[in-house]
Amino acid sequence: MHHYYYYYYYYKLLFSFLPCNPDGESLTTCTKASQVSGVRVQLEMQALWQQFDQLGTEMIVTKAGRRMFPTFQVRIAGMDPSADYVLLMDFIQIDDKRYRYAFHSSSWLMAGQADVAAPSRMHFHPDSPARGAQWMKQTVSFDTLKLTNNLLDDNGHMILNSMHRYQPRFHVVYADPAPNSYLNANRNFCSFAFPETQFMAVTAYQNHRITQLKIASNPFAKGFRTPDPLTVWVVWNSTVF
Amino acid sequence: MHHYYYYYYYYKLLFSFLPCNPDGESLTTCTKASQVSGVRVQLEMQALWQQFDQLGTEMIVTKAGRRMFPTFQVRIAGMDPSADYVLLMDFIQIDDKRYRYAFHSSSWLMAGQADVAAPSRMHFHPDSPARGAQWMKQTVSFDTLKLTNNLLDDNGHMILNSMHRYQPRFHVVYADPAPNSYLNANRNFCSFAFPETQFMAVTAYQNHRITQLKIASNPFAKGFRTPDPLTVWVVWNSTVF
DNA sequence: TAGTTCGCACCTAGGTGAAAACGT
DNA sequence: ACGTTTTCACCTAGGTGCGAACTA
Repeated sequence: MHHYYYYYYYYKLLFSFLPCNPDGESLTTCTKASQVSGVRVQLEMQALWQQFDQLGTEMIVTKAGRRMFPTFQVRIAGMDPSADYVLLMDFIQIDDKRYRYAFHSSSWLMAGQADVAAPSRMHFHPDSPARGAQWMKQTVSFDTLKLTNNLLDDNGHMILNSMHRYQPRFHVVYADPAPNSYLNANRNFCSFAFPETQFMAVTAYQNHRITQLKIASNPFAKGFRTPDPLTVWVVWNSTVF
Repeated sequence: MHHYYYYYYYYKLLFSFLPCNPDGESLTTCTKASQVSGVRVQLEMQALWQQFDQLGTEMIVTKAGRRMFPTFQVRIAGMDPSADYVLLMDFIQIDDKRYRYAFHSSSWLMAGQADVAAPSRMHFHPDSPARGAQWMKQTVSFDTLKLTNNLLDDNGHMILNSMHRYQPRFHVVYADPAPNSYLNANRNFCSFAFPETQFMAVTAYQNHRITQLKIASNPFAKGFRTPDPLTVWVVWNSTVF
């Protein structure tokens, strides 16, 4: 429990007004504090994200909570090295639709209006708050973030509706030490959304090509990889002799 | 990097003046701030610590860093639930002696004066700073703390001299939000030392009974346990038929 | 039927002491 | 001799998709 949690609901409200801007740039253009106005954010593993995005990324949600893969990771530049920042993520539903997967056409179809929205939460990066110098030193990874479909979750996981589409967002909040700093709250943050990180929440993979790409690229799924032809050839010949 | 790290060397100096008090009570009696004056700390797994202590606890130190076992864990009461605290540990050499183990008599013997003292460090609990309510909610565990004999360690591990005796200490620091709070530094903390957690730093276990107790009680050493007679009997009979 | 849950085999990642190799 | 370092088999702990069972 840190002081900045006081601002939880304040920032949550602020963020809710942001447009779902798909250009990966700062979502707002109003005057910003110098500590955040120059912040630049670059998505890591962008090529992998794009591979998934081309197939239509799916993310598993479970009752106990499931990690995202690919993991949301960013490189940050342009912070004030000596200022304190809080880094966090949230997820916004991209549209008010529910989807279903048509296996015969291997595509997603709209299937009516969205269910009641899941309780919206924010996920603070566990190193928050930390100085700009610390954040910029190396890649910032949200690998501990988990997705759940349990509306009553009390593990602090992100609650999403299965069969709905989401856009992850990333927020950089300057921890202003000034008294009554909440008055500057709308000047003290900047937000980023990378369109290639959009995904469909599912309880089981629908698109087989997504499953195969997960198996091929996630180290924890190595057990499901079929050995490549060269490996098969080597093993075959070495067991024969 | 948090603000309270500014006080690192200030508190390090303060702590260096504390006596090595073996009664597990607060080490100082001078007037304390209300946020720390009522703090009570109870050692977890005390029975296990005492078992080890009776044999003469040994802790492995390695170049890469080794965890302690038993882990230093405490339950805390009497904090101000809404005040912020920083929790940390350090290790003080119990005497200025170097030791060696006499296998024939299964006992430790003094073997001259202590080597040059290893660089003294403090280990902040990674959840610091946090509110009293958060710390008191559940056991506070220092399971990520590691011991090393590498004088040039740059992983933030605790540096100890092998074949020297140490007393772990636990410090509760009130994160005073007042300006110039360092002026109150000596009033804003309290310290605890549990004599049953004293140990000898070693690079390899000397006392075989310590080794056996580690194997019997540390889950990660289960691979070295000899199956107990009942299990042997059951397995024997179930494989025969 | 369409979607969710659960147990499972198979991984990654890393914490153990044993024992051999290495210093001094 | 005595103490340290390194490698290793064997664990714990927990992240994977699979497939059967379950639910409405």
